[in-house]
Parts: sequence; structure tokens; C-alpha cells
Amino acid sequence: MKITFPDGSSKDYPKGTSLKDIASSIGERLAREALAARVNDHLVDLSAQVEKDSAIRFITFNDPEGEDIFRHSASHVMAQAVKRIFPDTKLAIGPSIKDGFYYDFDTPEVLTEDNLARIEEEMTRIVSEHIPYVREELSKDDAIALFREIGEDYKVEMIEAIDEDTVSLYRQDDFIDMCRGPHVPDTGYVKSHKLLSLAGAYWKGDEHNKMLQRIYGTAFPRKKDLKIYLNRLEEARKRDHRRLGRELDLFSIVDEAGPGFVIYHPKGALIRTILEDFEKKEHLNRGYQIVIGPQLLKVDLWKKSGHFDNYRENMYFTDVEGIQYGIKPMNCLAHMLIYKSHIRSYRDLPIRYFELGTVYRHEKSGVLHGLLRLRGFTQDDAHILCTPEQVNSEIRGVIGFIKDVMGVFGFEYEMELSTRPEKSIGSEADWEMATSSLRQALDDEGITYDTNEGDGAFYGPKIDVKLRDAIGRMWQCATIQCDFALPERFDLEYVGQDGGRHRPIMLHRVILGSIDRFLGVLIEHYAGAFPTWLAPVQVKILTITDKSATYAGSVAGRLVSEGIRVETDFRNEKIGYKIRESRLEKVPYMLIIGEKEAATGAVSVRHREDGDRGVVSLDHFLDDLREESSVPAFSQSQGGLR
RNA sequence: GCUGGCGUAGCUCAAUCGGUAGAGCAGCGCACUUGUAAUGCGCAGGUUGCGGGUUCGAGUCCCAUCGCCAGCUCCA
Repeated sequence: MKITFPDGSSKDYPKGTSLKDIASSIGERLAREALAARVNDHLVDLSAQVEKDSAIRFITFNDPEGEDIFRHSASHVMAQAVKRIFPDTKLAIGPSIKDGFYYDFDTPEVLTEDNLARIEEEMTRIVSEHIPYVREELSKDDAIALFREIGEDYKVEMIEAIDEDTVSLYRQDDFIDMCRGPHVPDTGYVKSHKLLSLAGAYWKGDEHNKMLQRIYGTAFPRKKDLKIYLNRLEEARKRDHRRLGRELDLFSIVDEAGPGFVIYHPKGALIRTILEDFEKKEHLNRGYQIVIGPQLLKVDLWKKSGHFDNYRENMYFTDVEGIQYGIKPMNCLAHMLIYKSHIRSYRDLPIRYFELGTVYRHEKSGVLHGLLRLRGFTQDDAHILCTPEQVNSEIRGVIGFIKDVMGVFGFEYEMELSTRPEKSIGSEADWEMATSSLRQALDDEGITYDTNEGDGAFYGPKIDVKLRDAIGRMWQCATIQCDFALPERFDLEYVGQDGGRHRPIMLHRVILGSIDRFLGVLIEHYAGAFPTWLAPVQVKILTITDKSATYAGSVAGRLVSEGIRVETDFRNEKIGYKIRESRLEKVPYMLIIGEKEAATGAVSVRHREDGDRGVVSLDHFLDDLREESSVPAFSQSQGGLR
């Protein structure tokens, strides 16, 4: 039979040759690295035999499918280890995930961290036993009978839900798991593994179901890669914004004040202010109008908007002189009222209301997480009211805005389009129009995006933007949502060219999302070393001895008068000690000033990353600093002034 | 909210079987006048998250509660 390879070459083999043998015939290295193979576009085990002319591609760990197969095989090793130690364990699911795998168990014993070490040891034993993964295919009924007999209730439930007539399962010795496969040839492949954490997880991800015990782990073919990965985790831990927030004295979240409420210290508040000033300016440049709504609005209004019915559990309420008020969890209501304060003409549209709106949401206690998940936070929120014809260009404007802003911070991002969910309001025509507007706008902007069918808001479709930080993690910040419901409920109208009354469409959109969350992401993205324009202290002036304090003071005064944020350290300490402190504070520039500098009107510049940059005149230093210390601006406004 | 783990000085962490709560850093004082990542000596710092209980005796054991951490569910 004729076997064709990805490079187009082909070779003859006797019928029934195993993939393993084919790999060996090509090369020792391939035979060693191949985990599985794709035969005529089907993923199969290396032990499988090829019976007819085929196109074959061997899968190694470098292929995404290979990573998947490898981790999945590792999860079987872990499950086998758990069953050896805790024989009464029932297996749920154990897939591979990004960077690792997990397996959910229903175990009579409560698993603890101590058990992880034991399980790891047992895994190492299983690996050293080189147990082959043996594939079997059974009829659905036989499979159900088999798993029922061995008490694997969850597997039975899963097989019952499967549509196909036959199911495959894999055995390693006495360990059996229902599994589509393929797997690596034997357990010996999973040499470098590490169990990472232990947590609860609901069966089928439904909070009404039983909570199972989940073990997370990861595995790599080479020890070196495992080590690199573990180092990366350590690096991420060092970047944790909660830790850096304390170390850099940016903010605190304390029990005395209440969980989920952030207290900004001077440096954190300064960074936020710089971000907010940047945003205000950019919004004004793009034709938005800044508005400000109240923190409390009467409950009746929240009933009208539908929040009272749909969002009450997340809201805080208060009672003043017998009247019920709701503390705003969203900013749209006041914006609506502003729109309604006049009769609007089609000539007025689009109207873009922007508010740095602080909202409070009663989030479940278990979800709070530093700045990334708070109960009180501030959004860079805007509501755009426009005609149906304007929707496309408005969305494009917002996408352009997002592009510009993400570029400033050096984020890459991905966009997703979410379409009509089953539970939703509005006519089919409205949905069709809105969805195609979003899609059209994405296409017009040349953006590639994923579509999440049925993942839109109940009132309209949306575009979500996920940004990728410096170490590859994804964060949801910006979003653009189309809404027909609120204009309807609030009876918003404009007078059209035809003199008739028409309903505007409302776009909800945020660029940074929550400023607080965005700041948290920024802290981790920059590992606390903010670019100069955002750094709370841009230049720190360090004296060698107090003999130079007078000159150093005049340098500080000059910088301050140029709008530079300066701190001085004239203490009677060794220069090395002062530099060390400034480094830990991640101040971009240090100016070191001794008698030499004082004599010549110069400064010795030290950069937080580059180190000593040598001696320059103060004017020269200022010239170099001016651009990078000022807030970025875009050369032309996109929306035009009103 | 759920499952599991953890709360000791401002921070990082010790405290053996239930037997006098300690250290480093930070802070304060004194000395040192210092050239590119930590000068030395001294002082002070605590109702062991909060509340009950067991015990002659609780940081340690039990109960309850609040918070934090990991994840699940939910989300900006």
C-alpha cells in the first residue's frame, strides 16, 4: 500500500504495518517523538495498523493535537494513581486544558495537599511500569453494562448521553476509562509531570450538581520544559497585582472597610487619575460628551429598566425617608434620562454620552479577586444613541478607539462576536440587523474574530475584546453591546427626516472596562514597572552626601516646574542603599547627584533597567525625558468635535 | 454561594506531644559623610482574625463566625 507524507513524498509498506513501524522506518527521532498520527484526517494511536493507501502525518508534542494527547494521557496516569490509592473513587471527566490537564473525582475520602505528593509518587511508579494504553471498541450497551458493573456511574451517565452506537475505551492494566483517544503508546511517555492544585468542581459544571474533587496537573515530554513552565508560574506569582499593589503602596483592600472595596493610596490614585484624564481627553476628541449621573436612583426607575427583576440579587438598596433607592450597578439609567430631557432630532444623532461611572454590585463572596473582581468599581462607560443606519459606523468608531488604546499599552487582543441566545427579547429583524452590523463592522476593520453562537446578551448581540498580557494570559475588558430593549422601555424617540417618531438604537460600550480591573491587568502586564508616562514617580533624585543637597534640591525644583513627578532621597545613606530602594520601587529614572555633578550643573542618570547611563547636563536629560513622560495623544481625532 | 486549604508584629515566616509567642526586613534612636542593588549598634513592636468551649494550662484541640487563597458557578 502507498503511504503519503505531508511533504508530498510517498513510500510503499505491506498492508497492516503499524504506525509505530512506519515512524521507525522514517527515522529514530520521529519514532521517539511521535505521540500519535493523523491518518486520512483521523487521529489514531501509533499501535494502529494501516490497511490501505493513506496520507499520514505524525503528531508530536509540538503540534497542538500532540500537546492535547500527551496531557490527556497524563490525566489517565493520574486517574490510575488515584484509583490505586483510593479504590472507591469514581471517575468523572479528565480532559487536557491549556498548559495541563485535570481530572474530576468523586472520592469518599477528602483529598488534601498531602495526598498530591502520594499521588505523584504513584504516577511516577506507573510511568516506570511503561503500561501500554490499549484501545477497545464496544457497543454502547456493552459499555454501559461494563461501567455499571465496575461502579463508574459518571461514565455510565456520559455514555448514555452519547449519540453513537459504539464507544471506545482505553485500558492500562486494570484501569479502564471511556475515552475517544488517541493516547501515547504507553505510560512511560509521561515522565515529567507535576500536580499543581486541588479544588472543587461541580459535576458537568452545574452548581446544582454534586461537587467533585478536581486535581490540576501538567506534564511535558522533557523535564526542561516542565521546569520552564513552573518558572513561568513563579514569574506570574511575582507579578500578582495584589502583591505588587502592596509592595508599591498603590492600594489596599481591607476587611475593616469591607471585602471587594478598594482603597487607593496616593500612588495608586495618581495612576488612576492619569488613566482617567487620558480617557476623558480621548473621549472628548472623539465626539463623546462627558456626563455624570447620581450614585442612587429610585427603585421605581430600576423596575422600569428591568434591573429590579433581572439584577436585584446583585444590587444594594437603601431607604431614605421611606423611599427606596437602588445604588447603581450600571450607568445607563441616567444617560437615558439625559436623552429624554429634550426632543431629539435625527440631526442630533449619534449622541455619545461618556461617564467614568462608579458602580456597586453585590458579587458572590467567592468570586472577589483583588482589583480584578470588586464590588465597587469604575467603568469608562458610554452609551451611544443612533439611528439604525449609523450603527455600523459607530461600531467601527468604537473598534478603532479600542485599537488605538490597546496599542498605547502594548496589548494584543482578540475579538469575539456573540449572537442571539435562546432566551432573548426583540424581533428577528432587529437581531439580524444588529448582528450583521457588528459582523460588517468587524469585516470592514479587517478583524478576524471567533463567533460564539447564542452567547449574546438577552437584549442584543455583542463584541467582546480579550487582551493578552505580557505573559500570555487573556483578560476580558472592552465590550460593545447592541441594545433595543432599553430604548423601548424608556420610550426613547427621535424625530426623523420624515417628521415621524423613530426609536434609536443604543450601544453600550466600554474601552478599558473597569478602570480598576484594567489597572490590575496593567500592573501584572508591566510587572509593576509602569511606563514613564504612567509611573507615579518618574524621577527619583539621590544624593551621595548631604553636601550636594542644595544643588539636588534645585534639580528637583526644575523638574517639578517642567511637570515631572519627582521624589527626593537626601538621607544620609550609602548610594547603593538608595539605589536599591528606588529599584524596588521601580522608578524609571534615578538622578545621582554628588559633588562632581553639582560642580558642573550635570546629573548622573541611572535607568531602572539599563543601569548607569552616565553623566549628562540637566537640560539634556529633560529633553530626552519630555516625550516619554507625557501622556500619549493621537494625531487626529476620529469622531470630530461637536 | 459551593468544595478544600489558610489566618501569629506593617511585610515574609518560626514556635517539637497542649507548657514563658520568636527571627529577618520595615519603623524609631545613635554613630558613620558614604559614587551606582542592603553600614553598624541599640530600642520598640502582639488580646496569635473575632466569639465561645475543652483543659491546671490553648497560637496549637473542638464549635461557630468573619476574611483570605485555589478552583467551580457567575462576571467588568
